[in-house]
Amino acid sequence: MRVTIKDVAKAAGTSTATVSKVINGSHTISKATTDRVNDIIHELKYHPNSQAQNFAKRASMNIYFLTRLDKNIAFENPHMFEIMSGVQKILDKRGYTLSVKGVNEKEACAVVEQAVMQNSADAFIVHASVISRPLSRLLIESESAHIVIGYPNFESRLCWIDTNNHLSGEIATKHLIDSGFKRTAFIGGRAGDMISWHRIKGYEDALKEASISVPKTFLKQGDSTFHDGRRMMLQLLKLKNRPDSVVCANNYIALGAVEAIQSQGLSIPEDIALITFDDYPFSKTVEPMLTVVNIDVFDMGIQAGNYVLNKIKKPNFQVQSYTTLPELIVRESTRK
Amino acid sequence: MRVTIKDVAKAAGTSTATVSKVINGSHTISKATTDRVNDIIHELKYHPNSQAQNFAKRASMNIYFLTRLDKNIAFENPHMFEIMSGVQKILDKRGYTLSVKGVNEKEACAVVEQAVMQNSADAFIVHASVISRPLSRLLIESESAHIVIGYPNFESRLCWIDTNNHLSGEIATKHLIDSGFKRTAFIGGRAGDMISWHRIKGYEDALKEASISVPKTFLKQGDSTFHDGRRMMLQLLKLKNRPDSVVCANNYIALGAVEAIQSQGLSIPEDIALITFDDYPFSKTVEPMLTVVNIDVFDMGIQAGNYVLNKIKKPNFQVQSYTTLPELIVRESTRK
DNA sequence: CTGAAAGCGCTAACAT
DNA sequence: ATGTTAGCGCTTTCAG
Repeated sequence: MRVTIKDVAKAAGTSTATVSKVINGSHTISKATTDRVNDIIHELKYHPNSQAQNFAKRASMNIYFLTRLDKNIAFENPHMFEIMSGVQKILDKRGYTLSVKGVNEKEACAVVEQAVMQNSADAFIVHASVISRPLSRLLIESESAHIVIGYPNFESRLCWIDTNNHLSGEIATKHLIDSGFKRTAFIGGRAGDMISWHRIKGYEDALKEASISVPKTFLKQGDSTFHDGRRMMLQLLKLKNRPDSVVCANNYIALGAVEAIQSQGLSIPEDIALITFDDYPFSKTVEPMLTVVNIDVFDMGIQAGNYVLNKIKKPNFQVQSYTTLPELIVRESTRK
Repeated sequence: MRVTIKDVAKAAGTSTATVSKVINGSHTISKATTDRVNDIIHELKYHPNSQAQNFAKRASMNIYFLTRLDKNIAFENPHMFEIMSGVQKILDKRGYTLSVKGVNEKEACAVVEQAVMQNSADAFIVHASVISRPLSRLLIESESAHIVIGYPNFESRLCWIDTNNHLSGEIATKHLIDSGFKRTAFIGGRAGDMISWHRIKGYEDALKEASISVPKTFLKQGDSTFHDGRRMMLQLLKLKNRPDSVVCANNYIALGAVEAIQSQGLSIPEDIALITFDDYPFSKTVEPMLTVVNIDVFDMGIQAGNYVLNKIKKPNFQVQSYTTLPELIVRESTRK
């Protein structure tokens, strides 16, 4: 076997207890022995076995990240992985390991239950797509440190973090207004699309606040696809008194809208300005480059990680919700 | 504390050794006691503490996934996460945990070294972006089960898995040829882009094999951007004897090319057919929908996971390289 | 300030 | 077929 704490103790002429204390930075050990032990540790290239450490301490230094991990998810939901990356970054900094578990709602419960019983995880980061009432109960009753990524769609005492799409909608619209546009339209997703819905509400509130009123026909809703985005944009362009700017609820719609505008020989932003959400790499490859209201999801992951680590140390530290602020990235598509 | 093996032993009137054997499915225990013990286990809701199990067995049931995890990576490299998802799926099936480590080349070495010393990982899955000679040496000398995702750009005895871009290029080109196109062009990335380079070679070989020769001007190379894709496509269209079909080395270029073709009032595939690689969701949102030569990266992850698990069991099972086959997804853009 | 010793929960010879 | 017992490598009282 590798060099163990015993070897170090023997070589240093101390007990293993002393070595252990040195490793863990106890203040009850004299500088002299501390130095001696540390020298030996270096000399012997001793690395404490963290498995044994954790076992003895009844800790795991391990945090579970529960999410759906089905085929194509990386393409459909890169945000989730971006958050994961942010989380990993700060966990790593503090010596924690991130274990990724691909689960559905039901499996999530089983995994958490198991992990709680054998404390193989010090905390849980749960993507909203796998949260459920039973899991909520489990997390709360076991008093597990946790954070849900995304607002759970039911009442609970869970701690969660989410983006503020309403605010994003407001910021996008306000930017257009501030840039001097007076007739702003919105192309959104279908009724069930909550993200789009919140952005629409933000759009409406921003208009209201600026005392701007636009025709009801300026609000379009359809599928979140290139095709439907184009279709809806074309409808807007056919209006007798067409908009001078448009907010697109997402990238797919925006791409279609751009195409529609250019197909009519109009140009962005001269004839019509366009803004959308989320800074996908594609946003930068489109011509003109799109102004965007972005959420820094990596940073959101960092926040989630920090929260959960904090919670492990001080379990009574109680916060229920976080919200990450959107940021406006101005590019050509709204530059008058 | 939770219910332990001792509680079960006591309740069942056996020794802990017997319980342990039952848990691990030993065949030396009578059906009678096996049943009795299992009943007690259920009754007491006993869950073996896997930390203790692993510690005693000197195993970890843990596999590290080493990769860069910098900001924006989920948007820039969704493939990596798709592979990770595939890996996770099969590891989970076999009771292994996937621990994700965001590292650079140097950190990767440190992490592996540490993990080897305290066997906190039974295997390593290493993304090519963090592989290095020192890490290669480490992996080989410590005889660690491992697989590298992507072909390492240096000679080694590492085991790796990669896609075959040469073959992809051939398949794409052959599809065009088989569809009756005779004048196929290629728009690729710059010289340093190895992925593009292999695809170009595949294109050339497919033409050669079909005894088709095209003008040298049919091969364009530039930046992998919408902008440059469009620029190069426009050049192709200006040729006195323009191509009837084009292979685009990647999605960014393809998007620009589509735009260029349509801006000239030409249509796809009637005037010019177009094929590209990798089935991003965006590929389906473009009009017309793009025919694509795809790599099933999720499946690639599954293969990588299977290999590595296999390797853990039989360390002498020696395979050095895997290659995942591309698949052709025919859509409108090449349908004559 | 340091050390002895009793675990942490489970496994794995080795006996019986 | 089952039990005894000695660890796995480290931490943590509790004495000294």
